[in-house]
Amino acid sequence: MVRCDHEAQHAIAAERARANMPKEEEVERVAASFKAISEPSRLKILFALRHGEMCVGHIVEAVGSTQSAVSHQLRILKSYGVVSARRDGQNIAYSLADEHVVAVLELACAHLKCRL
Amino acid sequence: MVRCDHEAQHAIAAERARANMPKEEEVERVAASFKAISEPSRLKILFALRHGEMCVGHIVEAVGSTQSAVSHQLRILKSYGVVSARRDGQNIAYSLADEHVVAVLELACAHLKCRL
DNA sequence: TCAATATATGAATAAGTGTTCATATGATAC
DNA sequence: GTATCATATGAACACTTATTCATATATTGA
Repeated sequence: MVRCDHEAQHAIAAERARANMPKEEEVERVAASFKAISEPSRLKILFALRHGEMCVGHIVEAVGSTQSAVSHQLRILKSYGVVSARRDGQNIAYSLADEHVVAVLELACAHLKCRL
Repeated sequence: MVRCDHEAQHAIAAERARANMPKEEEVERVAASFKAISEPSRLKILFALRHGEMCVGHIVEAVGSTQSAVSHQLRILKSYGVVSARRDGQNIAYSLADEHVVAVLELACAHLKCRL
């Protein structure tokens, strides 16, 4: 039992919040999606892919990291469904999985008042 | 110099990506914002606050964690500007900082096809 | 088949971070 | 001022994770 000066209003909100809290499993799924794009190294890759499909070598050039590091991060991004890959001869071309990813990025930048 | 079967298209994208890559500092700022909401414990707090302002005790009830853990996470959320706090007598009432936060959450859930 | 190129991956190390426990701060009521 | 309640915070520990290095896999061309 919690007592606070706004017990009346807060208690209602708290009760509703508890009743509508998504399952642990679902919370973790959403959190994982954000985690996928919460690392500077991964975010740079996503920023790069906004300009179009690219193979790994070009991504490495665009973000200025190493081949190994980029490859590791691409695997993570792919496993979270944020990017998709297709083989193209000797190369593998990566692109953003869908428009939701772009929308989230742009919304975040709007919030932070930084231009993309 | 990278060679790939779509050199023509990819090289243009890569060049544009490199030219438009936000500063390291800016990338880190965006990444930090996502990191703020990429932890299940913090995400639950945000889900709870969607139902209205609440003081810490009520948040603890809503998310089912400990007072200390919630307080630590609230500090992080606040430092990233995701929630705002106001003292209210003996309590401190927290609420979502702005509508961008809500929008990002809803967009992510749309992407994941989970209802909020 | 062999060499060369592109990409992936396993292991190891280093850095970051969430929770817990104990304690401190700050506000209210007496 | 003192006791009590709400919240914050520091330290320690466990856990996760990003990068590096070395190496493996897979595709292409000769």
